[in-house]
Amino acid sequence: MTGQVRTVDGRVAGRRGQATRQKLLDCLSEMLSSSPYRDVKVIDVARKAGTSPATFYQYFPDVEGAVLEIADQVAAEGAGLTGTVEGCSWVGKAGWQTAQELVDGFLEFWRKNDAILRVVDLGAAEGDKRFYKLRMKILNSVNGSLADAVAELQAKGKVDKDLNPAAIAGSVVVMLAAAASHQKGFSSWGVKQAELKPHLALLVHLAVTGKKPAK
Amino acid sequence: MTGQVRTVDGRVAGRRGQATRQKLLDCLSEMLSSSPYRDVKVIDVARKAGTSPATFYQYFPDVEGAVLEIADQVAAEGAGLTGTVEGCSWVGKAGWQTAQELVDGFLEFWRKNDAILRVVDLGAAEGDKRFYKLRMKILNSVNGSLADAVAELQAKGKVDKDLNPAAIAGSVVVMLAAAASHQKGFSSWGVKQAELKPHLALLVHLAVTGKKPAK
DNA sequence: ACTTGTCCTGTCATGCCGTCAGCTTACCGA
DNA sequence: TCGGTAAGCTGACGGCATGACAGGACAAGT
Repeated sequence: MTGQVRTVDGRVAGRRGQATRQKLLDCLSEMLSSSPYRDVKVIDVARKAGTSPATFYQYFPDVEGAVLEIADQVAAEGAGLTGTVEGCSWVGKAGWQTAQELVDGFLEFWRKNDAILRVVDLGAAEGDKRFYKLRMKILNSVNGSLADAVAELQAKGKVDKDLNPAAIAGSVVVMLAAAASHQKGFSSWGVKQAELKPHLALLVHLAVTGKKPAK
Repeated sequence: MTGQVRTVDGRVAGRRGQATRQKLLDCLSEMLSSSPYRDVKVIDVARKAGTSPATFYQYFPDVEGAVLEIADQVAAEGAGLTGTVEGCSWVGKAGWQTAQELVDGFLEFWRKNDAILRVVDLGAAEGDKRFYKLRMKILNSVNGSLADAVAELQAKGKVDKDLNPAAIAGSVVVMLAAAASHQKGFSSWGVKQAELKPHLALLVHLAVTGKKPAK
């Protein structure tokens, strides 16, 4: 499926090589969590991995290239987020439950991968197509499921027909992503972490169904 | 109020100096729009401004310091966003109008300053307090006004009392900011620019009042 | 032991960073 | 008019990251 892992100069990487490569990715990942993206240097990553800069360049064209690799792994994991909403009901108490689970899953996923996700966000905002596609890949699953939910409610006549399900779903997804990456920001508005979740769930429910949830 | 503009080594900047300084800021601003933040080099900014790197370091400690300066100017401008919601009505047709104007103003402001704002976003997400405060400064005005609006509706008994106005307002503001900086992203969900605005306004109205707008 | 292909590193040219001393320019009072 | 003083700018330099290469170390099969 993913083809063989190759070095920059075209060799196929063996067992040992792949281990080194992965170690570099792990160290880069740690680095991104602990220092600003702008200040992450190849030499630091290599040192942390107990190897030399030259080795790094054997597996990745540059820092950005390695970041894309990590993001790819995260994106694959993120596709699993669909599970939290796919096929779930949005009516009655079940709807409130669904909204809560979505918020929970999303925030948890974002918290776990915040360092790499904010770099992806930046790259996408800067117009880099590779990051942009990756961001889509991560958000698409949830977005698609949400849009389906809205469309279904429309079919049942429970939601205004002239709304665009994708626009609603996209706005919701974007809100969740932003809220997740700026969770700290809320605390300075006097909003505690635990308090934020139900409010987000409420807004998600409102957006999808147009109605307040039945708790 | 702002005190005198000073160089890094403590001299007060005169007319000519301030002009150079501003030119460097302008060039940096342009640079941020045209190339990735990570790749913006002091030498490029200096060259673009027709001066030498040493001059840059006379006015700013580093690229980040200059970025903070630009962001400060943008933040001052952003404080004016309050005007689009402050004291506006959220009931009946006027409410729908208010929501639309808020979305319009916000998106326009973000579009105009997207380059610097995404850097501020990154810095804040990375936990840098200076960027974080700046981001607050920009969002606080709108956030405060929105929170006031929610609190007022609560007092009138039109909105659930046990909701935290700041949490609602914060979520809305964060959604708008994210939607604004990823406007392109929506087009690949099949959502056109013009289509996005009313949907965002709808969500804003839903969040603040808990009800669908009367159009 | 020998061969083969993978894997890593020492080294080097290049270019940016950040600082300093020192030069030029503008302002001001005598 | 003429220094004196402070502002404004730059050339040059040591230091460090980048990115490329060739060659040495290592594991596996014969």
